[in-house]
Amino acid sequence: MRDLPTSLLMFIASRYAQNRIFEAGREAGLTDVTFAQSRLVAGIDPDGTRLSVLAERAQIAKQTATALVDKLERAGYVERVPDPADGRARLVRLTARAEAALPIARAEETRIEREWEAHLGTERMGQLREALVMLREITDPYLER
Amino acid sequence: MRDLPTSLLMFIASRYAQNRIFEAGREAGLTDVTFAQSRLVAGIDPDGTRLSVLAERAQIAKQTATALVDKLERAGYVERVPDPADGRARLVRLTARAEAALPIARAEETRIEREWEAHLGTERMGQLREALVMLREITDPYLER
DNA sequence: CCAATATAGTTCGATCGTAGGACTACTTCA
DNA sequence: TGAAGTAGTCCTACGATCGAACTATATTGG
Repeated sequence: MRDLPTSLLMFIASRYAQNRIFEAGREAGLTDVTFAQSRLVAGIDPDGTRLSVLAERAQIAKQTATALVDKLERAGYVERVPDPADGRARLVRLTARAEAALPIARAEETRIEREWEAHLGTERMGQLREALVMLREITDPYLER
Repeated sequence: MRDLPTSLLMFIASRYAQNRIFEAGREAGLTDVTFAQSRLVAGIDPDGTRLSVLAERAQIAKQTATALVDKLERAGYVERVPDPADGRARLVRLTARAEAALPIARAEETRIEREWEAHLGTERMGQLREALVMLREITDPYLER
């Protein structure tokens, strides 16, 4: 077995988790939400978030975010409301339907973390998280989140 | 700052590395290779690899792999040769042009690893790698690689 | 040996994700 | 108030993705 780059090892594990979460959603009936869409949804704050902020958080262009929100809106997961603070802007907000779906993803996330901790042991899992949090300081372009 | 899921922390760091490597390639003149294509290329063995194996390694459908190889072939990075062991199959092989480009990616990879180690310290970097390698045991569907 | 079945790869067609450029509406600031 | 900046959208184009159907070759049971 070759010595894989650290970043590739991270990619393997994170893709695994993404697939699991995605699959859990689908089994719960969320057949019409794609991965890119769910990544955008993950960036929506409780009180709604501007489209340009969502684009920034997901690291995609505004036009892409517009397209994704269009589809999410048509499927009934988000709505666009005027931003009272700025007439040009609109806030993207989760609908009740989306709020109902979120716990599914969170539960699967928790399940995965527990499995990982069981495999690594509490100490190693803690070290893993510590290192990843530190790494974020030099790899995340949007730390303000 | 919220407590992000471990898998998301991994995603952030691995995406950063991917972007860096991709950018390094582009600065070195590899303007015509996309990210999906390079992920496919990464799965090619020195003696050539069957398309279906590449698809499996990259976790994409055969049709997708066909399309990617088509583009890579047109750009002169890979070639298809008959598989002497099976008349139905063909081996996808790197061309000299691709072989010449590989060191660029590897060098950037090495640079990133060094930066991470400098930020985390040798011990924590070692712990990070150890945990990730262990995690691979339960998250990588293609460990035989 | 051959017919049935399986496998490797391709083609077709559809959909999603992505972004550059140009545009409209609104805001900010000198 | 007018010029410059910003939020979001529309148009257009292309890459990635895959289900379904197809061709060519291989394998296998009788």
